Amino acid sequence: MSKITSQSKDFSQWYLDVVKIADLADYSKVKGCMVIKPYGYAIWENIQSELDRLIKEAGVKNVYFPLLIPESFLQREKDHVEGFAPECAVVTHGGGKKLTENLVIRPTSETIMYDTFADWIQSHRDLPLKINQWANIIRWEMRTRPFLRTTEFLWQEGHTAHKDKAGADEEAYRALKMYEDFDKEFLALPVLTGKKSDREKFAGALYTLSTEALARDGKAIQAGTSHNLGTTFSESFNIQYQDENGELKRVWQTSWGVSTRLIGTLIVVHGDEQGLRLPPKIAPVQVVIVPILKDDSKDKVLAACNQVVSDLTNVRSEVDARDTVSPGYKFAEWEVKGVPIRIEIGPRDLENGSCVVARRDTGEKTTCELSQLFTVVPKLLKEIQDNMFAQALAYREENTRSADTYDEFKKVLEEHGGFILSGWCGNEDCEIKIQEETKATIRVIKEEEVKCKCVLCGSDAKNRVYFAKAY
RNA sequence: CGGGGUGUAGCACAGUUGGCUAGUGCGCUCGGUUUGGGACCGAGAGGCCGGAGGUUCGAGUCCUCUCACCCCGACCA
Repeated sequence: MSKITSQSKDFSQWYLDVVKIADLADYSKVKGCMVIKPYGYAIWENIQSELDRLIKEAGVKNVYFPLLIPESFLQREKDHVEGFAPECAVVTHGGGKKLTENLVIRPTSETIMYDTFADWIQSHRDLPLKINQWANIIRWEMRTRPFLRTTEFLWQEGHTAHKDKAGADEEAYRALKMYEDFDKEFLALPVLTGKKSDREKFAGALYTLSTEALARDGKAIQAGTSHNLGTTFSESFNIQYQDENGELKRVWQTSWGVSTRLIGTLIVVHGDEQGLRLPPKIAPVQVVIVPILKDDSKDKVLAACNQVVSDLTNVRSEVDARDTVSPGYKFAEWEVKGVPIRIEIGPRDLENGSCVVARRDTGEKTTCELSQLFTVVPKLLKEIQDNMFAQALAYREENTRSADTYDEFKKVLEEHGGFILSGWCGNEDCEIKIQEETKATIRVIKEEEVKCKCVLCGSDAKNRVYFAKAY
C-alpha cells in the first residue's frame, strides 16, 4: 500500500490518492467512469439503506423505470431538452439495425416516468403520487473525478405529483429537510440549504432547492437537490386529474435526488492528512481490532479479540488477524480507510484485562477494560459521530464570511475561499459578471427579508445569498 | 474544444552529449529472524521503453506522424 502524504502536493491530488489508497474506487477503462470497489460500495450500501428507510417513512414507494428513453420524450419539454441534450449518450442501433427512433440513456428519469404518470393519474384520489427510484444514470460530462463527477453514477430520484402548488412546495421542502437531516445525522455533514438562482436551477424546474456542504479546500459542493417542477412537465406530458368538482387540472410535480457524490462529499469534508475519516453511522467497519501477535500468546490474544467482536452486538466490528503484516502497518491502513475506532489487544493488555482504544477523529488513545467495551464503544461511536459534525460545522462557520462591497468580496474569496454571504439584487447580469470575474457562483439564496445592497451593482438587494467557488 | 504535462515491470520513478546484457524504490514469490505506529536480512520472478515510420554501424534517448491518459478551463449532481 502506498502512502498519502508525500505525493499529495495539492488538494486535487490528495483527493485522488485517498480514493485510491483507501480502496474505494478505481478509474475504469471506460473514460469518465469508475469501478466502485467493495469498500467504497459498502459505504454506498449503508447510505442507501438509511436513506431508503427515511424515504419510505415519508410514504414514498420504490419503482423501476427503463434505462432507455425515446428521444422524442426528452424533446417534449423545451427547457429540459436544452439543459440535458449536450450531455446525453444516445443509442442509435439495436439488433444490428439502425433504430427508427434513437434512444437516450437516462440522464435523469423525469420524461420516461412522467409519460407513465399520465396513465396512472386520472382522479384527485390518485394524488399525491410519490415514487422513488434507485438507479444509475449517464451524463456525458467533460471533466470527471471519482465520486464527485463521473460519467455514470448511482443515485436515488424521487418523483411526486400533487394537486396544487402548495402540495408541491410542501413536498420539495420536505425532501430538502430530509436530506439536511440525513446529512447531519448519518454523514455528520453540516449543509446550507435554500433556493438556487434561476440560472443555477434544474432544466425545466420552477425552482430548485439545494443542500451545500463546504469542502476542506474552501470550495462548495452541492450534495442534494429538490425541485418544484411546477406544471412544466404535466403540460408537456399531459398529466391531468379531475378534482372534486369534476374540473380537469394539471398536476404539480417535484423531483429530488442524491447520488454517489455523497461519498465524494464525505471525503472532501471529513478527510485529513491520514486519509479518510468515516462517520460511524455509515462506516462499513466501525471498530477494527488489531491483535498484537507473539508466538507464546497468539491463541489467547486472538480468542480475546474474537470475544470482543461477539460482545459488541449491533456494532460492525472485525478482527484484523493477518500475520503477514505488522501491527503498525495495520494501524496505518485502517486509518487511511477511515475506520472510526481501533482497538489494540496484546499480551500486555491481557494481563490487566484491558485494551487500547484509539479514535480516528481525534487520534486520541485511551486504555479501557475489556469487560467495559460493550458500553464504552457504542458511547464512543456516538461521540465520534457528534464530534465529526461539530468539527465540520466549526470549519464551515470559520469559513463563512460576509462581504458588503465587491472589493471586500474579491479579497475574502482570494484570501480564504469558503462561503461569502452578500446582498444580491436578483439580476442575472450581476450574477454572471461575478462568476466571470471571480469564478464564484450563487450556491443558495437565503430566504429571509433583508435590507442591504447588491454586492456588485449597489442597488437594493432582494436577498442575501451565499457565494462560493464550487465543485 | 483551448492551455499545460506524462507515457519505461502491478505502482511510483531514474535512465547523461545516442553506446555494451534497461535500472532504482515500493509491491509480489521463497527462506529465515521479527511483530505495542507503515520491520529486517538473503535469494528470486516480473519489460514489444504507448504505437507506426524514419535517421544511424547502433535509438528508451534524435526526427515525423499517431494514440492514450492526467492536470487547468468551458459543461455539470
